Amino acid sequence: MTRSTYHHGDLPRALVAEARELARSSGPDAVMLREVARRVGVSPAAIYRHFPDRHALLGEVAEMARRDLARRMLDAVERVDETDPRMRSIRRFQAVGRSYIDFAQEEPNLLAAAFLPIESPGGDAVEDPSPWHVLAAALDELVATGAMPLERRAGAEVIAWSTVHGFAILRAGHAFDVSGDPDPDPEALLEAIARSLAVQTS
Amino acid sequence: MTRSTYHHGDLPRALVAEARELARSSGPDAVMLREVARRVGVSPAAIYRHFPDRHALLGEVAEMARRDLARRMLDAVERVDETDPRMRSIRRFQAVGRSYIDFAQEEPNLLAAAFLPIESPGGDAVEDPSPWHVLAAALDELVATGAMPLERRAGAEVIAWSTVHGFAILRAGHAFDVSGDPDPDPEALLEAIARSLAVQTS
DNA sequence: AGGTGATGTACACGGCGTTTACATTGAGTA
DNA sequence: TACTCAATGTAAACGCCGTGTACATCACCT
Repeated sequence: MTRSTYHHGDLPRALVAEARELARSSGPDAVMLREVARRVGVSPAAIYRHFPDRHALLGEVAEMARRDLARRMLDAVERVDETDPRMRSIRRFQAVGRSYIDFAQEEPNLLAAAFLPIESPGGDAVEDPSPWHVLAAALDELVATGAMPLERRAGAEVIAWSTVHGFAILRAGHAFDVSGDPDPDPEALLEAIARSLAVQTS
Repeated sequence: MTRSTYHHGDLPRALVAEARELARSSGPDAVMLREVARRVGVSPAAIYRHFPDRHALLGEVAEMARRDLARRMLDAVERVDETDPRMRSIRRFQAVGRSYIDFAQEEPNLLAAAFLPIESPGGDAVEDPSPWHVLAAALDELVATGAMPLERRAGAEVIAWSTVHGFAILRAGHAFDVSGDPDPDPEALLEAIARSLAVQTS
């Protein structure tokens, strides 16, 4: 893409968008500054007017990926159609896990980018819709409706997130190929989480 | 390290060892052929007499890391001192999970290397002591002693591995920093796995 | 002793991230 | 309206990297 004006207009956003697309299609390692600059139609050095280095650009991609994931989880939660409060809280909790796994299945590279061991540019500032908080809200709702005992609430995020994330990552990396069943059932995993949190699904 | 003879003697092993050390101390991305060659005291091109490309060398490192992990798990299992068969199977199962988490804590870069999305050089050949099989054996033993119901056996590897691996990866990536508790308790996670598999720990 | 395949080297090529000096421009001010 | 100047983009260079190629060295077998 070429352009007529000397100045781009909104280069930072365009750079992050293009970097995200590269990460999405070919993995985080494929985010090369020269390639990003080429696609945006700008010289490589221009990037340094807006980001200190490649690391920082990747950090923005990671934050955007986390937002994408959180948004998808929120969408799934809100799409749950169930009137009975207790059953509703259970369905919504399951939707959280399912959407996470679905996201990982459809966009494995974005999930990898989202959890790169990279510091966010904003420092300790937690982004608006964070996957962690979506999960926490679903857990709170489970307790509120009595679907999950209060004694299980402490540390429940760690248990649920670990299980779902591990499954998503391992499946994306084809780690389950060593087993007889190369593509295990996500629903069985969600039920296992419910058991470990003593959620009364019946 | 320099050497006196023109030929190295056992270059492939030395290259993999040095690559492993680089991965261990600075992460898989730090495995650079020129740096490996430099440390071994050989020209960069010499590597290509033994490995087709960087990918292949990293694959060897990954396989070695998986062997390290499996060996550590086996060691932990065999160190369990318990005579009662049922209790013994439970302790051994817990030792599997604990050793995995400990390994990830002490050598996060090696764990990352172990599960790089890279094809093993041997193709489909499963390496001798594989983490998966150590886990499977522990699960079989749980069923054999009656500590775990047979109905839970199917897919149990996926559940246990996902949970432990997710926890290990997320903790290594400081993903739990967003929570109040920055370093959650591994034991609580192991208990959660036992509940999800209906293991009677009492 | 001599030849030959295996192993290691020197050098080159293109691509990468990054720096530096310079060019262009839009916005505020005299 | 003309001038300034900070912000934004460019060109060129540096030192890395992975990798290919032609050549050097050597261990081993007859």
